[in-house]
Amino acid sequence: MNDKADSSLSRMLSVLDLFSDQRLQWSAEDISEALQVSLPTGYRYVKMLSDAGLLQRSADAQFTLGPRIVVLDHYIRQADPILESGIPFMKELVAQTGLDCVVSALHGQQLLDTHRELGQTPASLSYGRGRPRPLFKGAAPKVILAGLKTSSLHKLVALHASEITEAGLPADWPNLRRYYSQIRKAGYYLSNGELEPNLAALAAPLHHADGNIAGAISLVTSVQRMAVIDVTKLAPLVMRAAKDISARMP
Amino acid sequence: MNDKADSSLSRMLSVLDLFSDQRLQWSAEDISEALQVSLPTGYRYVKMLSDAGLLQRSADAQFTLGPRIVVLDHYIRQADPILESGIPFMKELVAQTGLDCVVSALHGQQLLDTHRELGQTPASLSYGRGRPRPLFKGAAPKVILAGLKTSSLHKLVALHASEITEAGLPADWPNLRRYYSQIRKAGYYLSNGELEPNLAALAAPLHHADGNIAGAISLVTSVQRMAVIDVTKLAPLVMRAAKDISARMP
DNA sequence: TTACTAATTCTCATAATGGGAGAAACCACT
DNA sequence: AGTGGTTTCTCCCATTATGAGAATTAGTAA
Repeated sequence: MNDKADSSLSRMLSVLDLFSDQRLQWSAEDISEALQVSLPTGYRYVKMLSDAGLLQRSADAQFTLGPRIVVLDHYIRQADPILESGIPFMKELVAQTGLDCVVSALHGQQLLDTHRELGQTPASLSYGRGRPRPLFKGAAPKVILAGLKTSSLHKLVALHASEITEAGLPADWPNLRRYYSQIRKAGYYLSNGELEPNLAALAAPLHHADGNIAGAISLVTSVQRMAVIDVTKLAPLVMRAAKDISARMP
Repeated sequence: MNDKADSSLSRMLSVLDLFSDQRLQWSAEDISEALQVSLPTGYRYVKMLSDAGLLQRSADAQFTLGPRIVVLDHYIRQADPILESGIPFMKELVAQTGLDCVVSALHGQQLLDTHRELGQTPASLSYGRGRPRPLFKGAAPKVILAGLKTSSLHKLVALHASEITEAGLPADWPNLRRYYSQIRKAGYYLSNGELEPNLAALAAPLHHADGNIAGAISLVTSVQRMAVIDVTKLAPLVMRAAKDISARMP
Protein backbone atom coordinates (compact mmCIF):
# COMPACT_ATOMS: atom_id res chain seq x y z
CA MET A 1 0.00 0.00 0.00
CA ASN A 2 3.01 2.21 0.34
CA ASP A 3 3.79 3.32 -3.16
CA LYS A 4 5.79 6.41 -2.45
CA ALA A 5 8.60 4.21 -1.17
CA ASP A 6 11.54 5.45 -3.16
CA SER A 7 14.36 5.54 -0.69
CA SER A 8 17.96 6.18 -1.52
CA LEU A 9 18.73 2.53 -1.47
CA SER A 10 16.14 1.50 -4.00
CA ARG A 11 16.77 4.60 -6.06
CA MET A 12 20.30 3.47 -6.62
CA LEU A 13 19.09 0.05 -7.70
CA SER A 14 16.68 1.66 -10.09
CA VAL A 15 19.66 2.70 -12.16
CA LEU A 16 19.57 -0.86 -13.44
CA ASP A 17 16.03 -0.32 -14.68
CA LEU A 18 17.37 2.11 -17.23
CA PHE A 19 19.24 -0.60 -19.04
CA SER A 20 17.28 -2.62 -21.53
CA ASP A 21 17.68 -4.03 -24.99
CA GLN A 22 16.59 -0.60 -26.15
CA ARG A 23 19.55 1.11 -24.56
CA LEU A 24 22.63 -0.37 -23.01
CA GLN A 25 24.81 2.71 -22.76
CA TRP A 26 24.14 5.43 -20.22
CA SER A 27 26.30 8.33 -19.17
CA ALA A 28 26.38 9.51 -15.58
CA GLU A 29 24.73 12.68 -16.75
CA ASP A 30 21.82 10.91 -18.43
CA ILE A 31 21.36 8.73 -15.39
CA SER A 32 21.24 11.72 -13.09
CA GLU A 33 18.62 13.30 -15.26
CA ALA A 34 16.56 10.13 -15.62
CA LEU A 35 16.50 9.57 -11.86
CA GLN A 36 16.11 13.23 -11.02
CA VAL A 37 19.19 13.40 -8.86
CA SER A 38 22.12 15.77 -8.94
CA LEU A 39 25.16 15.03 -11.03
CA PRO A 40 27.45 14.15 -8.12
CA THR A 41 24.83 11.75 -6.88
CA GLY A 42 24.59 10.16 -10.28
CA TYR A 43 28.33 9.65 -10.19
CA ARG A 44 28.12 8.19 -6.71
CA TYR A 45 25.59 5.68 -7.94
CA VAL A 46 27.53 4.54 -10.95
CA LYS A 47 30.68 4.37 -8.86
CA MET A 48 29.07 2.09 -6.32
CA LEU A 49 27.42 -0.06 -8.91
CA SER A 50 30.69 -0.27 -10.79
CA ASP A 51 32.54 -1.23 -7.63
CA ALA A 52 30.00 -4.00 -7.23
CA GLY A 53 30.61 -5.02 -10.84
CA LEU A 54 27.04 -4.46 -11.88
CA LEU A 55 28.12 -1.64 -14.17
CA GLN A 56 31.36 -0.90 -15.92
CA ARG A 57 32.80 2.08 -17.69
CA SER A 58 32.97 1.87 -21.41
CA ALA A 59 34.10 4.30 -24.06
CA ASP A 60 33.04 7.94 -24.19
CA ALA A 61 32.05 8.35 -20.56
CA GLN A 62 29.33 5.76 -21.00
CA PHE A 63 28.46 2.99 -18.58
CA THR A 64 27.25 -0.48 -19.50
CA LEU A 65 26.16 -3.53 -17.58
CA GLY A 66 29.08 -5.09 -15.78
CA PRO A 67 30.83 -8.44 -15.69
CA ARG A 68 29.45 -9.33 -12.30
CA ILE A 69 26.13 -10.03 -13.94
CA VAL A 70 27.69 -12.59 -16.21
CA VAL A 71 29.39 -14.28 -13.29
CA LEU A 72 26.22 -14.34 -11.21
CA ASP A 73 24.30 -15.86 -14.08
CA HIS A 74 27.00 -18.47 -14.24
CA TYR A 75 26.30 -19.36 -10.62
CA ILE A 76 22.60 -19.58 -11.33
CA ARG A 77 23.16 -21.89 -14.26
CA GLN A 78 25.49 -24.12 -12.30
CA ALA A 79 22.90 -24.57 -9.62
CA ASP A 80 19.95 -25.08 -11.93
CA PRO A 81 18.84 -28.68 -11.66
CA ILE A 82 16.88 -28.53 -14.89
CA LEU A 83 19.95 -27.58 -16.86
CA GLU A 84 22.09 -30.14 -15.14
CA SER A 85 19.88 -33.05 -16.01
CA GLY A 86 17.97 -31.67 -18.93
CA ILE A 87 20.45 -30.69 -21.60
CA PRO A 88 21.25 -34.20 -22.83
CA PHE A 89 17.55 -34.92 -23.25
CA MET A 90 17.08 -31.64 -25.06
CA LYS A 91 19.87 -32.49 -27.46
CA GLU A 92 18.27 -35.85 -28.08
CA LEU A 93 14.90 -34.29 -28.82
CA VAL A 94 16.55 -31.92 -31.26
CA ALA A 95 18.32 -34.82 -32.94
CA GLN A 96 15.09 -36.80 -33.20
CA THR A 97 12.87 -34.02 -34.46
CA GLY A 98 15.08 -31.34 -35.96
CA LEU A 99 13.03 -28.75 -34.07
CA ASP A 100 14.29 -26.22 -31.55
CA CYS A 101 14.03 -27.22 -27.92
CA VAL A 102 13.48 -24.71 -25.14
CA VAL A 103 13.33 -24.99 -21.38
CA SER A 104 11.41 -22.33 -19.48
CA ALA A 105 10.81 -21.73 -15.81
CA LEU A 106 8.97 -19.42 -13.49
CA HIS A 107 11.24 -17.30 -11.32
CA GLY A 108 9.06 -15.51 -8.87
CA GLN A 109 6.62 -13.68 -11.10
CA GLN A 110 8.82 -13.81 -14.11
CA LEU A 111 8.74 -16.48 -16.74
CA LEU A 112 12.01 -16.98 -18.56
CA ASP A 113 13.54 -19.23 -21.14
CA THR A 114 16.50 -20.77 -19.38
CA HIS A 115 18.10 -22.75 -22.18
CA ARG A 116 17.82 -23.43 -25.87
CA GLU A 117 19.07 -26.15 -28.10
CA LEU A 118 18.75 -25.21 -31.74
CA GLY A 119 17.98 -27.53 -34.62
CA GLN A 120 19.51 -27.23 -38.07
CA THR A 121 17.01 -24.61 -39.14
CA PRO A 122 16.34 -22.55 -36.04
CA ALA A 123 12.79 -21.26 -36.20
CA SER A 124 13.17 -18.64 -33.52
CA LEU A 125 16.28 -16.71 -34.23
CA SER A 126 18.59 -15.84 -31.42
CA TYR A 127 16.20 -15.44 -28.53
CA GLY A 128 18.33 -17.21 -26.01
CA ARG A 129 18.45 -17.72 -22.28
CA GLY A 130 17.01 -14.86 -20.32
CA ARG A 131 14.26 -13.80 -22.61
CA PRO A 132 11.31 -12.69 -20.51
CA ARG A 133 8.02 -14.13 -21.68
CA PRO A 134 4.40 -13.13 -21.25
CA LEU A 135 2.76 -15.15 -18.51
CA PHE A 136 -0.41 -16.01 -20.35
CA LYS A 137 0.58 -16.57 -23.96
CA GLY A 138 2.32 -19.51 -25.52
CA ALA A 139 2.76 -23.16 -24.77
CA ALA A 140 5.42 -23.10 -22.04
CA PRO A 141 3.68 -20.55 -19.81
CA LYS A 142 0.42 -22.42 -20.05
CA VAL A 143 1.71 -25.79 -18.94
CA ILE A 144 3.70 -24.10 -16.19
CA LEU A 145 0.75 -22.15 -14.78
CA ALA A 146 -1.38 -25.26 -15.18
CA GLY A 147 1.09 -27.04 -12.94
CA LEU A 148 0.98 -24.54 -10.11
CA LYS A 149 -0.87 -25.30 -6.94
CA THR A 150 -4.33 -23.76 -7.08
CA SER A 151 -3.47 -21.23 -4.41
CA SER A 152 -0.35 -20.04 -6.21
CA LEU A 153 -2.22 -19.75 -9.47
CA HIS A 154 -4.93 -17.77 -7.78
CA LYS A 155 -2.43 -15.30 -6.41
CA LEU A 156 -0.79 -14.90 -9.78
CA VAL A 157 -3.96 -14.29 -11.75
CA ALA A 158 -5.12 -11.76 -9.20
CA LEU A 159 -2.07 -9.69 -9.99
CA HIS A 160 -2.37 -9.85 -13.77
CA ALA A 161 -6.06 -9.55 -14.52
CA SER A 162 -5.60 -7.24 -17.47
CA GLU A 163 -3.06 -9.43 -19.23
CA ILE A 164 -5.40 -12.38 -18.86
CA THR A 165 -8.32 -10.82 -20.65
CA GLU A 166 -5.94 -9.40 -23.21
CA ALA A 167 -4.68 -12.91 -23.89
CA GLY A 168 -8.24 -14.03 -24.52
CA LEU A 169 -8.49 -16.22 -21.45
CA PRO A 170 -11.61 -16.47 -19.26
CA ALA A 171 -11.85 -13.48 -16.97
CA ASP A 172 -13.66 -15.31 -14.17
CA TRP A 173 -11.73 -17.50 -11.81
CA PRO A 174 -13.83 -20.69 -12.04
CA ASN A 175 -13.56 -20.87 -15.79
CA LEU A 176 -9.89 -19.94 -15.75
CA ARG A 177 -9.24 -22.64 -13.21
CA ARG A 178 -11.06 -25.13 -15.39
CA TYR A 179 -9.10 -24.00 -18.42
CA TYR A 180 -5.77 -24.65 -16.75
CA SER A 181 -6.87 -27.88 -15.18
CA GLN A 182 -7.74 -29.22 -18.62
CA ILE A 183 -4.20 -28.44 -19.74
CA ARG A 184 -2.81 -30.18 -16.70
CA LYS A 185 -4.88 -33.26 -17.41
CA ALA A 186 -3.82 -33.35 -21.05
CA GLY A 187 -0.19 -33.35 -19.97
CA TYR A 188 0.90 -31.08 -22.78
CA TYR A 189 -0.20 -28.00 -24.70
CA LEU A 190 0.13 -27.06 -28.33
CA SER A 191 0.17 -23.38 -29.24
CA ASN A 192 -0.15 -22.07 -32.75
CA GLY A 193 0.89 -18.51 -33.34
CA GLU A 194 -0.02 -17.49 -29.82
CA LEU A 195 3.18 -15.72 -28.94
CA GLU A 196 4.39 -14.85 -32.39
CA PRO A 197 2.17 -15.27 -35.42
CA ASN A 198 4.38 -17.70 -37.28
CA LEU A 199 5.63 -19.84 -34.40
CA ALA A 200 4.14 -23.00 -32.99
CA ALA A 201 5.22 -24.88 -29.89
CA LEU A 202 4.40 -28.02 -27.99
CA ALA A 203 5.22 -27.93 -24.30
CA ALA A 204 5.17 -30.42 -21.43
CA PRO A 205 5.68 -29.78 -17.72
CA LEU A 206 8.78 -30.52 -15.68
CA HIS A 207 8.31 -31.43 -12.02
CA HIS A 208 10.47 -31.47 -8.93
CA ALA A 209 10.72 -34.70 -6.97
CA ASP A 210 8.08 -33.38 -4.58
CA GLY A 211 5.65 -33.00 -7.47
CA ASN A 212 5.80 -29.22 -7.68
CA ILE A 213 6.09 -27.68 -11.09
CA ALA A 214 9.68 -26.81 -12.03
CA GLY A 215 9.28 -25.53 -15.55
CA ALA A 216 8.47 -26.66 -19.04
CA ILE A 217 10.21 -28.17 -21.98
CA SER A 218 8.96 -27.30 -25.43
CA LEU A 219 9.66 -27.93 -29.07
CA VAL A 220 9.34 -24.88 -31.25
CA THR A 221 9.04 -24.50 -34.98
CA SER A 222 7.20 -22.48 -37.60
CA VAL A 223 3.46 -22.77 -37.97
CA GLN A 224 3.92 -24.24 -41.43
CA ARG A 225 6.26 -26.97 -40.33
CA MET A 226 4.09 -27.78 -37.35
CA ALA A 227 1.12 -28.15 -39.70
CA VAL A 228 2.60 -31.24 -41.30
CA ILE A 229 3.65 -32.83 -38.01
CA ASP A 230 1.60 -35.57 -36.39
CA VAL A 231 1.00 -34.13 -32.96
CA THR A 232 -0.12 -37.47 -31.58
CA LYS A 233 3.41 -38.66 -32.30
CA LEU A 234 5.23 -35.55 -31.16
CA ALA A 235 3.45 -35.05 -27.85
CA PRO A 236 4.48 -38.39 -26.35
CA LEU A 237 8.10 -37.66 -27.28
CA VAL A 238 8.07 -34.39 -25.41
CA MET A 239 6.19 -35.79 -22.45
CA ARG A 240 8.60 -38.69 -22.23
CA ALA A 241 11.58 -36.36 -22.21
CA ALA A 242 9.84 -34.23 -19.58
CA LYS A 243 9.32 -37.29 -17.40
CA ASP A 244 12.90 -38.42 -17.87
CA ILE A 245 14.25 -35.04 -16.89
CA SER A 246 11.87 -34.74 -13.95
CA ALA A 247 12.92 -38.16 -12.72
CA ARG A 248 16.46 -36.85 -12.33
CA MET A 249 15.50 -33.76 -10.38
CA PRO A 250 16.20 -33.30 -6.67
CA MET B 1 42.74 6.23 -0.03
CA ASN B 2 39.45 6.06 1.75
CA ASP B 3 39.09 2.42 2.71
CA LYS B 4 36.62 2.74 5.50
CA ALA B 5 33.97 3.61 2.94
CA ASP B 6 31.18 1.23 3.81
CA SER B 7 28.05 3.27 3.38
CA SER B 8 24.57 1.94 3.51
CA LEU B 9 24.33 1.87 -0.22
CA SER B 10 27.37 -0.23 -0.82
CA ARG B 11 26.62 -2.36 2.20
CA MET B 12 23.36 -3.39 0.64
CA LEU B 13 25.11 -4.26 -2.59
CA SER B 14 27.61 -6.33 -0.68
CA VAL B 15 24.81 -8.78 -0.01
CA LEU B 16 25.54 -10.01 -3.51
CA ASP B 17 29.11 -10.78 -2.51
CA LEU B 18 27.84 -13.49 -0.25
CA PHE B 19 26.58 -15.53 -3.15
CA SER B 20 29.10 -17.74 -4.88
CA ASP B 21 29.32 -21.22 -6.27
CA GLN B 22 30.13 -22.22 -2.71
CA ARG B 23 26.81 -21.05 -1.41
CA LEU B 24 23.74 -19.91 -3.30
CA GLN B 25 21.21 -19.98 -0.49
CA TRP B 26 21.18 -17.37 2.24
CA SER B 27 18.56 -16.63 4.84
CA ALA B 28 17.86 -13.09 5.96
CA GLU B 29 19.24 -14.03 9.33
CA ASP B 30 22.53 -15.30 7.95
CA ILE B 31 22.85 -12.23 5.80
CA SER B 32 22.29 -9.94 8.75
CA GLU B 33 24.95 -11.74 10.67
CA ALA B 34 27.42 -11.81 7.79
CA LEU B 35 27.06 -8.08 7.20
CA GLN B 36 26.86 -7.20 10.88
CA VAL B 37 23.53 -5.47 10.59
CA SER B 38 20.38 -5.94 12.58
CA LEU B 39 17.74 -8.41 11.54
CA PRO B 40 15.21 -5.82 10.34
CA THR B 41 17.92 -4.22 8.23
CA GLY B 42 18.80 -7.58 6.77
CA TYR B 43 15.17 -8.02 5.82
CA ARG B 44 15.08 -4.53 4.36
CA TYR B 45 18.05 -5.37 2.17
CA VAL B 46 16.69 -8.61 0.84
CA LYS B 47 13.34 -6.97 0.24
CA MET B 48 14.87 -4.22 -1.85
CA LEU B 49 17.11 -6.56 -3.75
CA SER B 50 14.17 -8.86 -4.36
CA ASP B 51 12.07 -5.97 -5.58
CA ALA B 52 14.87 -5.21 -7.99
CA GLY B 53 14.87 -8.86 -9.06
CA LEU B 54 18.46 -9.42 -8.02
CA LEU B 55 17.33 -11.85 -5.35
CA GLN B 56 14.28 -14.05 -5.00
CA ARG B 57 12.74 -16.05 -2.22
CA SER B 58 13.12 -19.75 -2.41
CA ALA B 59 12.06 -22.55 -0.13
CA ASP B 60 12.68 -22.58 3.64
CA ALA B 61 13.09 -18.84 4.12
CA GLN B 62 16.14 -18.85 1.90
CA PHE B 63 17.01 -16.32 -0.74
CA THR B 64 18.75 -17.03 -4.02
CA LEU B 65 19.95 -14.97 -6.93
CA GLY B 66 17.03 -13.56 -8.87
CA PRO B 67 15.73 -13.67 -12.42
CA ARG B 68 16.76 -10.13 -13.16
CA ILE B 69 20.33 -11.31 -13.41
CA VAL B 70 19.42 -13.75 -16.13
CA VAL B 71 17.59 -11.05 -18.06
CA LEU B 72 20.44 -8.58 -17.72
CA ASP B 73 22.90 -11.16 -18.95
CA HIS B 74 20.61 -11.66 -21.89
CA TYR B 75 20.96 -7.98 -22.72
CA ILE B 76 24.72 -8.19 -22.45
CA ARG B 77 24.83 -11.17 -24.77
CA GLN B 78 22.60 -9.51 -27.31
CA ALA B 79 24.86 -6.50 -27.44
CA ASP B 80 28.13 -8.41 -27.53
CA PRO B 81 29.65 -7.95 -30.97
CA ILE B 82 31.97 -10.91 -30.51
CA LEU B 83 29.08 -13.26 -29.97
CA GLU B 84 27.09 -11.80 -32.80
CA SER B 85 29.75 -12.32 -35.39
CA GLY B 86 31.80 -15.02 -33.72
CA ILE B 87 29.57 -18.00 -33.08
CA PRO B 88 29.40 -19.27 -36.67
CA PHE B 89 33.18 -19.22 -36.88
CA MET B 90 33.45 -20.99 -33.55
CA LYS B 91 31.11 -23.70 -34.76
CA GLU B 92 33.19 -24.08 -37.87
CA LEU B 93 36.40 -24.42 -35.87
CA VAL B 94 34.77 -27.07 -33.75
CA ALA B 95 33.63 -28.93 -36.82
CA GLN B 96 37.11 -28.75 -38.36
CA THR B 97 39.08 -29.76 -35.30
CA GLY B 98 36.74 -31.55 -32.93
CA LEU B 99 38.18 -29.43 -30.12
CA ASP B 100 36.29 -27.12 -27.78
CA CYS B 101 36.21 -23.48 -28.76
CA VAL B 102 36.09 -20.68 -26.22
CA VAL B 103 35.80 -16.94 -26.49
CA SER B 104 37.11 -14.83 -23.61
CA ALA B 105 37.16 -11.12 -22.96
CA LEU B 106 38.38 -8.61 -20.44
CA HIS B 107 35.59 -6.75 -18.67
CA GLY B 108 37.18 -4.06 -16.62
CA GLN B 109 39.63 -5.98 -14.46
CA GLN B 110 37.86 -9.26 -14.86
CA LEU B 111 38.61 -11.82 -17.49
CA LEU B 112 35.70 -14.04 -18.42
CA ASP B 113 34.81 -16.76 -20.82
CA THR B 114 31.88 -15.37 -22.75
CA HIS B 115 30.92 -18.35 -24.90
CA ARG B 116 31.76 -21.96 -25.51
CA GLU B 117 31.16 -24.30 -28.37
CA LEU B 118 31.81 -27.87 -27.36
CA GLY B 119 33.22 -30.62 -29.53
CA GLN B 120 32.09 -34.23 -29.41
CA THR B 121 34.36 -35.01 -26.48
CA PRO B 122 34.35 -31.89 -24.37
CA ALA B 123 37.70 -31.60 -22.64
CA SER B 124 36.62 -29.02 -20.12
CA LEU B 125 33.36 -30.12 -18.64
CA SER B 126 30.63 -27.64 -18.13
CA TYR B 127 32.60 -24.47 -17.39
CA GLY B 128 30.44 -22.23 -19.46
CA ARG B 129 29.94 -18.55 -19.99
CA GLY B 130 30.74 -16.44 -16.97
CA ARG B 131 33.57 -18.37 -15.52
CA PRO B 132 36.07 -15.94 -14.04
CA ARG B 133 39.63 -16.66 -15.04
CA PRO B 134 43.01 -15.80 -13.56
CA LEU B 135 44.54 -12.84 -15.35
CA PHE B 136 47.99 -14.28 -15.77
CA LYS B 137 47.56 -17.97 -16.44
CA GLY B 138 46.43 -19.70 -19.58
CA ALA B 139 46.36 -18.98 -23.26
CA ALA B 140 43.43 -16.61 -23.57
CA PRO B 141 44.51 -14.21 -20.83
CA LYS B 142 48.00 -14.02 -22.26
CA VAL B 143 47.03 -13.03 -25.77
CA ILE B 144 44.51 -10.57 -24.36
CA LEU B 145 46.97 -8.83 -22.05
CA ALA B 146 49.53 -8.94 -24.85
CA GLY B 147 47.07 -7.00 -26.96
CA LEU B 148 46.49 -4.20 -24.48
CA LYS B 149 48.03 -0.82 -24.99
CA THR B 150 51.23 -0.58 -23.00
CA SER B 151 49.76 1.95 -20.62
CA SER B 152 46.73 -0.24 -19.85
CA LEU B 153 48.93 -3.24 -19.29
CA HIS B 154 51.13 -1.24 -16.97
CA LYS B 155 48.17 -0.22 -14.85
CA LEU B 156 46.91 -3.75 -14.68
CA VAL B 157 50.19 -5.33 -13.63
CA ALA B 158 50.69 -2.68 -10.98
CA LEU B 159 47.49 -3.87 -9.33
CA HIS B 160 48.30 -7.57 -9.44
CA ALA B 161 51.97 -7.87 -8.64
CA SER B 162 51.57 -10.88 -6.38
CA GLU B 163 49.60 -12.91 -8.89
CA ILE B 164 52.23 -12.22 -11.51
CA THR B 165 55.11 -13.66 -9.56
CA GLU B 166 52.90 -16.50 -8.44
CA ALA B 167 52.22 -17.31 -12.08
CA GLY B 168 55.94 -17.48 -12.71
CA LEU B 169 56.10 -14.37 -14.87
CA PRO B 170 58.93 -11.80 -14.70
CA ALA B 171 58.50 -9.52 -11.72
CA ASP B 172 60.16 -6.53 -13.31
CA TRP B 173 58.28 -4.40 -15.76
CA PRO B 174 60.79 -4.32 -18.64
CA ASN B 175 61.00 -8.10 -18.83
CA LEU B 176 57.28 -8.51 -18.40
CA ARG B 177 56.67 -6.02 -21.17
CA ARG B 178 59.06 -7.94 -23.40
CA TYR B 179 57.37 -11.21 -22.52
CA TYR B 180 53.98 -9.96 -23.63
CA SER B 181 55.30 -8.23 -26.68
CA GLN B 182 56.74 -11.53 -27.88
CA ILE B 183 53.31 -13.07 -27.57
CA ARG B 184 51.78 -10.23 -29.51
CA LYS B 185 54.33 -10.63 -32.27
CA ALA B 186 53.74 -14.37 -32.49
CA GLY B 187 50.04 -13.74 -32.99
CA TYR B 188 49.00 -16.70 -30.87
CA TYR B 189 49.91 -18.49 -27.65
CA LEU B 190 49.92 -22.16 -26.74
CA SER B 191 49.49 -23.10 -23.10
CA ASN B 192 50.10 -26.57 -21.73
CA GLY B 193 48.66 -27.31 -18.33
CA GLU B 194 48.98 -23.72 -17.24
CA LEU B 195 45.50 -23.25 -15.92
CA GLU B 196 44.63 -26.85 -15.20
CA PRO B 197 47.24 -29.57 -15.29
CA ASN B 198 45.62 -31.64 -17.99
CA LEU B 199 44.32 -28.93 -20.29
CA ALA B 200 46.03 -27.31 -23.23
CA ALA B 201 44.81 -24.37 -25.24
CA LEU B 202 45.79 -22.34 -28.27
CA ALA B 203 44.53 -18.78 -28.31
CA ALA B 204 44.56 -15.89 -30.79
CA PRO B 205 43.50 -12.28 -30.24
CA LEU B 206 40.29 -10.63 -31.42
CA HIS B 207 40.42 -6.95 -32.28
CA HIS B 208 37.91 -4.16 -32.62
CA ALA B 209 37.84 -2.21 -35.85
CA ASP B 210 39.99 0.47 -34.21
CA GLY B 211 42.67 -2.09 -33.50
CA ASN B 212 42.06 -2.35 -29.79
CA ILE B 213 41.98 -5.79 -28.27
CA ALA B 214 38.47 -7.18 -27.88
CA GLY B 215 39.14 -10.63 -26.52
CA ALA B 216 40.51 -13.99 -27.53
CA ILE B 217 39.36 -17.10 -29.25
CA SER B 218 40.89 -20.39 -28.18
CA LEU B 219 40.74 -24.06 -28.87
CA VAL B 220 40.93 -26.23 -25.79
CA THR B 221 41.65 -29.90 -25.34
CA SER B 222 43.52 -32.27 -23.10
CA VAL B 223 47.29 -32.16 -22.87
CA GLN B 224 47.46 -35.65 -24.38
CA ARG B 225 45.38 -34.82 -27.41
CA MET B 226 47.25 -31.59 -27.95
CA ALA B 227 50.50 -33.54 -27.90
CA VAL B 228 49.64 -35.28 -31.15
CA ILE B 229 48.43 -32.14 -32.89
CA ASP B 230 50.60 -30.24 -35.33
CA VAL B 231 50.57 -26.79 -33.84
CA THR B 232 51.95 -25.25 -37.01
CA LYS B 233 48.72 -26.39 -38.66
CA LEU B 234 46.39 -25.50 -35.82
CA ALA B 235 47.67 -22.01 -35.10
CA PRO B 236 46.90 -20.62 -38.57
CA LEU B 237 43.36 -22.01 -38.33
CA VAL B 238 42.72 -20.18 -35.09
CA MET B 239 44.40 -16.99 -36.24
CA ARG B 240 42.38 -17.04 -39.45
CA ALA B 241 39.12 -17.41 -37.52
CA ALA B 242 40.23 -14.61 -35.20
CA LYS B 243 40.88 -12.34 -38.18
CA ASP B 244 37.56 -13.25 -39.78
CA ILE B 245 35.67 -12.47 -36.61
CA SER B 246 37.61 -9.27 -36.02
CA ALA B 247 36.86 -8.14 -39.56
CA ARG B 248 33.17 -8.22 -38.75
CA MET B 249 33.45 -6.21 -35.56
CA PRO B 250 32.25 -2.63 -35.21
C1' DT C 1 -9.92 -25.97 12.96
C1' DT C 2 -6.33 -24.66 16.85
C1' DA C 3 -2.11 -23.99 18.75
C1' DC C 4 2.39 -23.67 18.27
C1' DT C 5 6.96 -21.90 16.38
C1' DA C 6 9.46 -19.55 13.10
C1' DA C 7 9.66 -15.81 9.89
C1' DT C 8 8.78 -11.21 8.73
C1' DT C 9 7.26 -6.52 9.32
C1' DC C 10 6.20 -2.52 12.21
C1' DT C 11 6.98 1.55 15.42
C1' DC C 12 9.67 5.17 16.65
C1' DA C 13 13.43 7.85 18.43
C1' DT C 14 18.04 8.69 17.18
C1' DA C 15 22.08 9.28 14.82
C1' DA C 16 24.20 8.37 10.78
C1' DT C 17 24.63 9.37 6.04
C1' DG C 18 23.24 10.56 1.53
C1' DG C 19 22.00 14.88 -0.91
C1' DG C 20 22.87 19.27 -3.42
C1' DA C 21 25.72 23.29 -4.95
C1' DG C 22 29.63 24.83 -6.43
C1' DA C 23 34.48 24.51 -6.68
C1' DA C 24 38.32 21.88 -7.64
C1' DA C 25 40.91 18.20 -9.70
C1' DC C 26 41.59 15.18 -13.21
C1' DC C 27 41.78 13.69 -17.45
C1' DA C 28 42.66 13.11 -22.72
C1' DC C 29 43.41 15.68 -26.40
C1' DT C 30 45.74 19.22 -29.16
C1' DA D 1 51.04 24.37 -21.67
C1' DG D 2 46.01 24.99 -22.77
C1' DT D 3 41.30 23.53 -23.43
C1' DG D 4 36.86 21.19 -22.87
C1' DG D 5 34.68 17.67 -20.89
C1' DT D 6 34.48 14.46 -17.06
C1' DT D 7 34.77 13.22 -12.40
C1' DT D 8 35.55 13.94 -7.54
C1' DC D 9 35.66 16.86 -3.38
C1' DT D 10 34.03 19.89 0.49
C1' DC D 11 30.65 21.26 3.42
C1' DC D 12 26.40 21.80 5.74
C1' DC D 13 21.72 20.38 6.11
C1' DA D 14 17.88 17.51 5.98
C1' DT D 15 16.66 13.08 4.84
C1' DT D 16 16.62 8.52 5.80
C1' DA D 17 18.60 4.27 7.35
C1' DT D 18 19.17 2.05 11.66
C1' DG D 19 18.48 -0.87 15.96
C1' DA D 20 15.63 -2.65 19.73
C1' DG D 21 11.85 -4.68 20.76
C1' DA D 22 7.10 -5.52 19.94
C1' DA D 23 3.58 -6.95 16.86
C1' DT D 24 2.09 -9.39 13.10
C1' DT D 25 1.98 -12.86 9.80
C1' DA D 26 3.03 -17.35 7.78
C1' DG D 27 3.88 -22.09 8.15
C1' DT D 28 3.14 -26.54 10.28
C1' DA D 29 1.78 -30.10 13.06
C1' DA D 30 -1.80 -31.90 16.08
